[in-house]
This record gives sequence, C-alpha cells and structure tokens, in this order.
Amino acid sequence: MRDDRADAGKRTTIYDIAKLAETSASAVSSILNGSWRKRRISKRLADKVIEIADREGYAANAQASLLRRARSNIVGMIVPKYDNRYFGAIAEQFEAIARARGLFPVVTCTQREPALEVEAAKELISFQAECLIATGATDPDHLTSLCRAAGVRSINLDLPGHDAPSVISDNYSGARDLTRLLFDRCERDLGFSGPLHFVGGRLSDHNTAQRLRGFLDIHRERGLVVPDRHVLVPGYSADKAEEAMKSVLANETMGLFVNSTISLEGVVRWFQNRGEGRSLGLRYGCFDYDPFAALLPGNVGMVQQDIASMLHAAFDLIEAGDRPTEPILVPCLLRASL
Amino acid sequence: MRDDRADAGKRTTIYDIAKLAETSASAVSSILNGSWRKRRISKRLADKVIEIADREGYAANAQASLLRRARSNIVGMIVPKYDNRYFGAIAEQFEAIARARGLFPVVTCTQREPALEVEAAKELISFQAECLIATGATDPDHLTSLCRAAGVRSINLDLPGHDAPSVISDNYSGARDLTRLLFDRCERDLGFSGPLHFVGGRLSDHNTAQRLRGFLDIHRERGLVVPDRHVLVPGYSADKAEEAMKSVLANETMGLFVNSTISLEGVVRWFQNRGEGRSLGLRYGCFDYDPFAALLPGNVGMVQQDIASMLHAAFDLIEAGDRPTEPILVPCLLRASL
DNA sequence: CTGAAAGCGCTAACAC
DNA sequence: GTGTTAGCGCTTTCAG
Repeated sequence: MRDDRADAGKRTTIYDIAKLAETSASAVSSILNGSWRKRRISKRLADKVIEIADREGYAANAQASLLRRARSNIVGMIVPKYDNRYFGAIAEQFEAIARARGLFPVVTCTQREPALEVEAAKELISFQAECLIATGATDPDHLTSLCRAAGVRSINLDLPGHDAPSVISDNYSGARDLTRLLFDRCERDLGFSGPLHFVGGRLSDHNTAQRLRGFLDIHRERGLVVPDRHVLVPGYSADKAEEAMKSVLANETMGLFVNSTISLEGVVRWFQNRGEGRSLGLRYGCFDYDPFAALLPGNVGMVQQDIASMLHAAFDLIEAGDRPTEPILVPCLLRASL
Repeated sequence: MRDDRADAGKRTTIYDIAKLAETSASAVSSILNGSWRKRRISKRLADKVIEIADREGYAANAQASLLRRARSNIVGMIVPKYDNRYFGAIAEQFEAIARARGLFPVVTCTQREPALEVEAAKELISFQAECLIATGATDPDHLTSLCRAAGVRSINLDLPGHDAPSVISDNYSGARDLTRLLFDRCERDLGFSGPLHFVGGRLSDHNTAQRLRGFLDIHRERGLVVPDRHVLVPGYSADKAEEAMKSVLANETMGLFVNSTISLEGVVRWFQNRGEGRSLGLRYGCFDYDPFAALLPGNVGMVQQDIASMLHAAFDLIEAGDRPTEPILVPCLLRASL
C-alpha cells in the first residue's frame, strides 16, 4: 500500500497498472474483473498484474465500470425503520440473500415519510438498481410508477400494492390465531371472556384492516360484539398508541391485541405508569415478534412473520420477472408464551 | 410517464431531452442539476426542460455523473448487524444525519464476519465513498489501511482503532455506574452483597476490557474479590452466553452484569429454562439499551449509549479531516428500573 | 445566454 | 495471447 498516495486525490487506475506491468489497460481490466480466462491471457501476465494491483491498493472505480456494463446487479430496498426487530431483520436478511444470489444490495431507510420514500426511490433508480423492493411504504403504488417509468422492476414486501407483485404475511390468519390465544389465556388466567381490545395501526392500512378483520371474525364466531371504543387505530407510533390507551378505563380487566411492536412500546409504557399490581388484570398479545417483548409479564404470545420465506419469494419474483399477480401470502408463526 | 418505454431497456438521457427541447445536452445537464443559475440560462428554457424531463420520467444516471464529478458526497458505514436495537438505531440515525448534511449514506451489514467486512469496505471504496465509518468491526485497523491506500477517510465508531480517529462510549464509567446499581439492588431486593457475575463479550475486545475493568474496580473499592468463575466472556452471541450461563450453580442467588443486549438474549433464555419462581433470586443489568428488555422482571437497569452524540462527533471528525487523535469518549446514560 | 467538445475509468468488440 | 478503439452519460471549461 503506498500510503504516500493517500491524500493525493487521484486513485490508481487500470492505466497506471498497465504502465507498471508493461501491458495494456484492456488486459488489466479483464484480468482484474475475472473475465481473463475466456480471453486466454497467460497466467504469468495475470499473476503479475494481480500482484501489482495488490501492491498499489487498487480498487476498481465501480461508477466507471457500472456505466459501461449492461447490468448493474444492484437491488435496492426501502424500509421505514431499522430500529425495530422486524425491519432490522428484514434489512439484514435482504442483504445476506442478495449477496448469496450474486447481487449487490443497497438498502435505505425512509422513516415512513412519503417525501423521503420518493426521494430514495429516485436515488436508487439513478444508481441503476435493477429492482426495488419496498417494505412498509406509505404509498407503494407511487413508487411502483416511478420504477416503471425507468424500467426498474419493483416488488412490494409486507404491504401490498396494486401495480406490482406483492409478498405479504397472511395477516388475517395470524390475527385469528393470536385472537384465539388471547381469549384462551384471558379465560385461563383472569376468568375473563368479554370482548377484547385492539390497538395500533390505522384503518386505511391494508395490514391493519386484515388483522382487524381476523380479530372481529373470531369475536363473531363466539357471538361477541366488539364495542367501537375497543378499537384504537391512531397509527403505529408508540406515542400515539400510548395516548390512545388512556381512553381505557383504569383497573379494567382486559385482553389486548397489539398491532405491531412499535405500538407495543407505547402500550408497555402505559401499563408501567398504571402501576405494578394492576397489570395483573391485563393480558396482551402482539402482531410482530421481539425476543425481549415475548418475555414481558402479561404477554400471552406474539405472531412471528416468516421473513426468510417472504424475502425468498420476493427474489424469486424478481428472477421470474412476471407481471403483477395476486399477492403471495406467507403464513405466520404464532409463538405462545407459557 | 411513458409506460411503453418501461421494458425498452434504454433509459432517457440528457440527449433525448435536449432533442425534445431543441437545445443542447449541456444546457439540459446544468438545468437538471441545479447549476443553471450561475450559467444564466433563461428561465423559459429551464422551465421547458424541467417540464419535459418530468414528463419523460427522466432520472439522471448517477454512475455517469459521479464518474465525471470531483466529489461523490457518499459516506459509507459498516455495521455488524441491523437486527438489534443498538445497531439499528445507529444505522437509522447515521442515514438521517448524513442526509441532513447533504451527504449520501450507504450502509451495509457485515455480520461480524471479517471477510465480509473487508469485502464491504472494498465495495464502498469502489463506489467512491469519501469516508467510511466502521462500527463494531472485528479488525478496524485493517479497514483503515484499506481506506488509507485509497485516500478514503475512515472513522471508528463504538470500537476504537489505532490508525484512524475513534469515537466511543465511555465504557469504563458506564460499567462502574451499572455495577454500583447492581450492588444496590441486590442488597435492597435480595439482601445479597457477594461478588457479582459478568457475562458476554471477549477479553480481546476493547469495550469488554473497559467494562470489565469498571466492574472489577467497583468490587475492589468494596473490598471484594471476583472469583474467576464469575467472569464469563465467551463472545457476544446469544448462544454462547446461554451456554456459558450453564456453568452457574442452579438456584444460586446472584447479581449479573450482562455485556450487550445480544448476550442478554441468551441469558434470558437461560433463566426462562431455569423455571418461573427461581428467577426471583436473580438481579441483572445490561450494557446497551433495549426498551422491552428494560421492563423484564429482574432487570435493574440498562446503560444507554448516546448514539446521536457519537454520530455527530464522527461527522465533525470527517469534516475536520484531522489525523488520528485520542479516542473521543462519549458519556452513557444509566437508565435504572424502578 | 448557449453550444461544442473533451474526457472521467472502464468494458467489449474487433484487430493483429 | 494481447492491444486498439469506441463509447457508456454526464460535467465542465471554453468559445461564441
């Protein structure tokens, strides 16, 4: 490594290396990018060039290479947050799977801000991403149309869209499972079998709608009517969920369906403030899995989404290159506490 | 948006737009990248070009632009994981701060695998990142030397290195605070004041060493000797921590210093298996903060690292462009449970 | 106010 | 086996 070059601005190029190795830039290029076998370049020259490149600390200019190449192999992903076990795991596994498939992952986080989502999508398109997977986007169809205009394939993950293939959890079945578990545990632990509460998300959101439908259907099957005041859908944020919970009667014995761990953070703050002993009259379950939240007192179980299967389905969709179809539903796993 | 163009391969270029607007490519370029004010291009032409670009769904080719430009404005970050509240928050805030400073963030996750770390660093260098922030890297100095050879600035965050500026938490003080809290709570709740246990991390790791030093110093100040078997440092992974805990005597009353939430996942699995009632003889605290873990029974408190301050310090270092100095220490916040 | 032209570093024909 | 050459799409003098 030539440390003296460090601040000199100009980086080593294939021309520099060609000069040092007394050969041509194209030979260096093909040797360094691995296409030299089919060019039948001598092993001797190849070794020499590689040795020099190494010594000079050469790093190919990806921008130049990508500009010339036909394919970029870049796959982009947009997530709303990283700081959450669900989306964190999505981003992490997305990168791993992309690399395993020989693709170059670029993921970016857009804080559920519509303007940032659009900006990020445009950036990814500018970077010649061949495909964009959007998770939990506020307006998936808008992103899809941006992508389409640029000839970039797009996939909706977790939240479905209309104009691009979607892969989502089976929210309805998962919600039914969780609701049933809540009923069982409320009866077993509290002798309580009244209608449950639902908190978190918003009705305009597809996932919330499906989960609420599952929640209500189980009530119906039991001949129970859910009062309006039991359904609190003020958005996902922890603050909004905490605020919404204040409408609940103090000391009320209850069973609570929490829609997402983000909302659960607010709920948990709420029942901490409610005071120690009182939380005994509360059982809750949550859609989304978090290993620590799973062990909190009063938690009857969590719905774990099958991230690996969803991502593999998404990548398969990319490779198939098909037109929009029915959303692919991936089953969830109910993880009941003891 | 011309949907028909979607699959046609070729994307719209400034030449296409120049033709449509009956002007030159250079005019289009400067209009579209905002440098047209100083070129004194007529507002009329500018509006026309922008309108056409919009209509055509034009997206500049970042590769071409970056290839020509002097600066890339790209800042890279390497994190070991996303699926963890600490690193998730780091990645999320890194992106936000970078954008706020007019930089383009690219973050990638390397699973604590040395080979992946090196590969990712090389990729980032190839992408012309102007600087690389490495968090929790297994071999920060190796990454620094790669960067230096390419004239890329590098910063170590969280884990210090020798050859590049570092920003780290004040692990020693944080560990002292947490150890003191553990002693207090063990006495208060369990009437226990014997030497505590330490679990998680490895001794070769700087942060673990500093935290253990704080832990031991507080013992020394109390005239207590920590038996070797109380210090379990098998690495950070949950599995290793869980395994290590098996060496602890069943039913032993104890106070436990857990080094990182990753290790805490293993610890928590261990005491779940230990059975309900028995966990009452256990108090623990953890270095790193997680909002759900903070509320787990037996948890006396968590050390929250000041991510925002660390990142701002790192960005300031980038802008200052200074040579390696003493690591910058950022204080942590002890969040005690009730 | 605007256009022509050179060239960023690399790749892929095509020549030899 | 190896070198020459022509761009990829954009930015930026420089000359009008």
